[in-house]
Amino acid sequence: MTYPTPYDLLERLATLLLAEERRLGGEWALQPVHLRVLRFLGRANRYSDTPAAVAEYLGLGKGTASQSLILLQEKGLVGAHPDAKDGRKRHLSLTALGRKVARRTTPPPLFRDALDRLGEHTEPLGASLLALLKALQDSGGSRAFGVCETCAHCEHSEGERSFRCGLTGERLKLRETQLICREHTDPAPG
Amino acid sequence: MTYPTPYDLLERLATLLLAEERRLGGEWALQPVHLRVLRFLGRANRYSDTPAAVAEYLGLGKGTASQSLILLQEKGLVGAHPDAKDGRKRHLSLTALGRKVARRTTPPPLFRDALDRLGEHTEPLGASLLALLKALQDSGGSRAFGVCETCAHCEHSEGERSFRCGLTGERLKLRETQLICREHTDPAPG
DNA sequence: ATTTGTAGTATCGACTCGATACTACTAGGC
DNA sequence: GCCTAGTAGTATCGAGTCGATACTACAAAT
Repeated sequence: MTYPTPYDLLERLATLLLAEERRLGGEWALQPVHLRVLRFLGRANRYSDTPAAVAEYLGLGKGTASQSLILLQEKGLVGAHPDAKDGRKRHLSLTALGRKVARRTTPPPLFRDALDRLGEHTEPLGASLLALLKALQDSGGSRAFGVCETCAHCEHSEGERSFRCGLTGERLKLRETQLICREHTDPAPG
Repeated sequence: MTYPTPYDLLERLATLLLAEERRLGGEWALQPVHLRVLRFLGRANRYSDTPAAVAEYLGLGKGTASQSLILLQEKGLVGAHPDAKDGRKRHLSLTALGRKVARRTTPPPLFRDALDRLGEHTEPLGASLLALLKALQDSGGSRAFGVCETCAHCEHSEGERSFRCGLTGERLKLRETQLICREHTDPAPG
């Protein structure tokens, strides 16, 4: 076995990312988890922009997620409005300020620089990380939270300009198919 | 640009790792940061087994690190003894219980499984992560916290069985050269 | 000897987080 | 329709992180 192992490296990078998020978030008095919430909400589709989806994405209890979301709403970074059909649900969205903060904090400059300077390592890095993420999902862990476009339920209708989700039966705009969905299902291989 | 980007993947993996650490640590009423402290102390050499080094490694203030270390000592996972020469310093070590917890929690089973199942992706994953880590260090961020063995200051003495640190002038046992050092410096290329 | 710097602890306030309990609403029988 | 589960979300409490600040103890340099 070579030192350091891939797990060593992953853990170290996760620690450095967390430290960087803490440092960066401090400028707006935000915690690392707040930045991850903002980043998620900026890319979540209409089935995934709810407190429950935030909790699931971050691996937190719904109570914890609710509390952080209330704080983000009080700070004017996140807005909420009720669902038209289901009175229990609330849809969350980034305010203009929330989008600004999200844009300025992710990727953290340190990571952006390093990734830019990676050159020919960039492509294998993406490929190996994707393979690892898929392996983690296969290991029975979490949902995929993939982009709608790549989902088994995503149907590209005849008209070329229209998409449809086979799970909900609803129509989707092109832009929506590039957002994260909590119901994402990997297509069967082949 | 392909979706997801390497940064997206890295952030997602960091989130999943944190969630897994939280789940796993909960069995011993430990926080994610506690597991990372234990893991670090189990691999830190004599120059790096102090509260200050823990703080630096995790990107925390020394006060914060001190507090978590006190808790770990109260739980009997970490022991401490004063430095022989410098009355200010305290050296930390894992107790038998601490080693047991560290061994059972890292890598988290989910990640261990996924990494095992990675097959031919394992080698490029390690290589790309290492390249990214080095790029981050070059970007002016953190110390390397590399293994002593690979440090520019590490001198392999004539006797074949003896090592010496060029920075402190002290002798090191073979086993010690495989531990993490906060003073680690990458050798000049070439 | 005095100053300056380093190692570590103590304390406070804001916040996370899990656990629990609660309200409000939906959906599935019947 | 009506009751029963089940789901979405909030409220509250206690343990703990975390930064900031202030403090003690010791070391090193002048």
